[in-house]
Amino acid sequence: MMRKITIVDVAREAGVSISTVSRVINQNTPVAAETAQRVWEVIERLQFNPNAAARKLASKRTNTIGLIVPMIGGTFFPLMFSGIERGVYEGGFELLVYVSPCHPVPNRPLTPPIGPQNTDGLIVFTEGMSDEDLSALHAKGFPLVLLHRSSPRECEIPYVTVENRLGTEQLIDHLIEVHGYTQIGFLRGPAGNEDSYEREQGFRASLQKHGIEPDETFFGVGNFHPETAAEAVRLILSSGKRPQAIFTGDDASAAAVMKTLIEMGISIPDDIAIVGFDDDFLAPYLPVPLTTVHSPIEEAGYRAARLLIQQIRGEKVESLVLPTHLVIRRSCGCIASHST
Amino acid sequence: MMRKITIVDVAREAGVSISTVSRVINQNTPVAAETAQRVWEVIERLQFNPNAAARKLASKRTNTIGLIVPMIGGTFFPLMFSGIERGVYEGGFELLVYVSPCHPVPNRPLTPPIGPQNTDGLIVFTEGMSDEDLSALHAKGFPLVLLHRSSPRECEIPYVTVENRLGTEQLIDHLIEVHGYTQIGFLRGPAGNEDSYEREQGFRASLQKHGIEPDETFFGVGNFHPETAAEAVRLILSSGKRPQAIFTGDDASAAAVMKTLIEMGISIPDDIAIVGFDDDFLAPYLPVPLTTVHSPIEEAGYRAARLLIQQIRGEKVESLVLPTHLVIRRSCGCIASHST
DNA sequence: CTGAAAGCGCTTACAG
DNA sequence: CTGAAAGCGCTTACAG
Repeated sequence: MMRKITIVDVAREAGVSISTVSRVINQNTPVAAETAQRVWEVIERLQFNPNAAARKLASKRTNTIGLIVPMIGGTFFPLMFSGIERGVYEGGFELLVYVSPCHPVPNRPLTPPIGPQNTDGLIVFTEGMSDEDLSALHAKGFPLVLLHRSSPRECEIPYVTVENRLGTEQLIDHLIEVHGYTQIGFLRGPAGNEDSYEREQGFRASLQKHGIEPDETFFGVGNFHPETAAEAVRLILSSGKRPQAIFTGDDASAAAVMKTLIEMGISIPDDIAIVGFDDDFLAPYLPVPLTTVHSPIEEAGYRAARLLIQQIRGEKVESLVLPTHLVIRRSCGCIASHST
Repeated sequence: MMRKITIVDVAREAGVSISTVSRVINQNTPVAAETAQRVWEVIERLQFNPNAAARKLASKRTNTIGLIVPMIGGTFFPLMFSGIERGVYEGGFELLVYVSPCHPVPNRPLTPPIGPQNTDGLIVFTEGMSDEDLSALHAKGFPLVLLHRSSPRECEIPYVTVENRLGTEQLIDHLIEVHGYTQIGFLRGPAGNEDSYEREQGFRASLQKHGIEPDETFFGVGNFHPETAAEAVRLILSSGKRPQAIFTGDDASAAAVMKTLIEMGISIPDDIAIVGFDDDFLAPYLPVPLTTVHSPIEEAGYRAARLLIQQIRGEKVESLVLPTHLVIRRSCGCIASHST
């Protein structure tokens, strides 16, 4: 690696002080047009890249946003990620990502790899960080935005979520009002998962609105995990009672549930209708195209980044609940003319 | 934000010099056990977090690895990502991610957001960076690892790829030898995509080995993009000739192709067999469980991170081509007893 | 509009 | 084993 070009080299070549070079780069102080011109030329010619660490140290801003996500699979990760990236780079920031392990990892340093020491603020996705850690950071005045999770009770951290409750309610309304189903199964997500809790609220609201008593036999635990969801459905069916429709929790689980039912010789949607949540890109391609709720994943990521940057800039921000909408395909029993 | 605790605070409280505190943290110079003990206690009590920028500036190492990926969807992103993360944090590094835009973005600074100015080395995924940029960085002695892409001709950059050629050859061998197919379709990926090129080589090798002349009518362009793949298959069928089997390029495309064929009333695998590549988590859940080639996505990411860290440490490294293997389910015509 | 100088918070020879 | 001091490459009041 050849010797790095520094601001001193640029200053010397351009015949100005390093202060001036700095001002040209940062464009935060007026500089004579011709001086600036000359400096830019030298920068180009020398291929000068300001040292990021030095800038951060001197300016006391890291210009970096941290993202904490728990180790998840799932197909919506890339979408969420690209939304966040879009917001981060649009604002001129860098992005530091930390995937928090599900299980404790040996030799991991006490300090989490991202925090105030190397970022100006953090986007925390779902269960990526504990309530206590969040509250502690927030108490220090460190900018934070929660994604797909609302604020811990003790404090008020801005968040971006989607309309889980209403979306699910509309979905179940459709099953009841259009198809006349009254026996509807519901698979919960992981314990404590907020998306799942809200979806269940929407589910129950719809039933109640239509005077339908929820049947506890038809509740299962899918954990937003395909295999687990399939197992939960097998368990429900082993009760001897058969629901007319099942809300699987999310789309990936719907895929596994469909497979299991089909293997059991149960026809979808004739014997049992299946619905999901997310409108994953694979939803149209399942054995029976999936009726589901569209969730604005990319948009949510983008908005989270913007909200965080506004906070870093000292602006006041409001939490956001983004709208969702029903996407009708065939797995609910509708005959959609085309199904994308 | 309250005043940050610095190394000076720790030194004062512990009654030592900042040099000693630094040594305790970095554990790179012997320190008396009791001194170290005392310093650690103060660090804990004060919740001291060393400023990352200052460390980087003083040590001239960023302790950060950069990852460049083009804007992609696809389900294997999370897997690849978690493998990379695993390698990066295991080595005690941070990870800076940059998603390079498909289309030019306005207001983007000339300097790419990650490079020698803020990382010790880069993992470059497929088309994330141009050959010229790669060569230029490599010429400067900057550590680089390519992921799912081999080195530009001009230089020798270490890479991690998977056995696309052999994997595809075994897959096609299976179609020919077990099922007796001779009319086999092939969907190409994006122009210039190396994975696709190698898969085509494997495809042609298998045909040749069995004395089968490839039929150009049966080649199409799927671009590893579900809709495009489905369209390509429609085009092939509109020729009037019908292949006995189709290799769709990847699993996501297989999903879309299946959907299209089923809508056309074509039965899988009886009328046309469908096979893919990747062994995506959704492969077992398609309308007909997919026969495909398993690609070690997570492992490849992990290995890329390790290879890069070895380079940064000045060790000699070898490129890696990871093995793939055939996964037989039902879409090829086999009756698998169980299909996960 | 521009420069000289202090300072950001660490690491690391150097000396002891 | 430990400390005093230089220095990493920038930014930013301060002065002119």
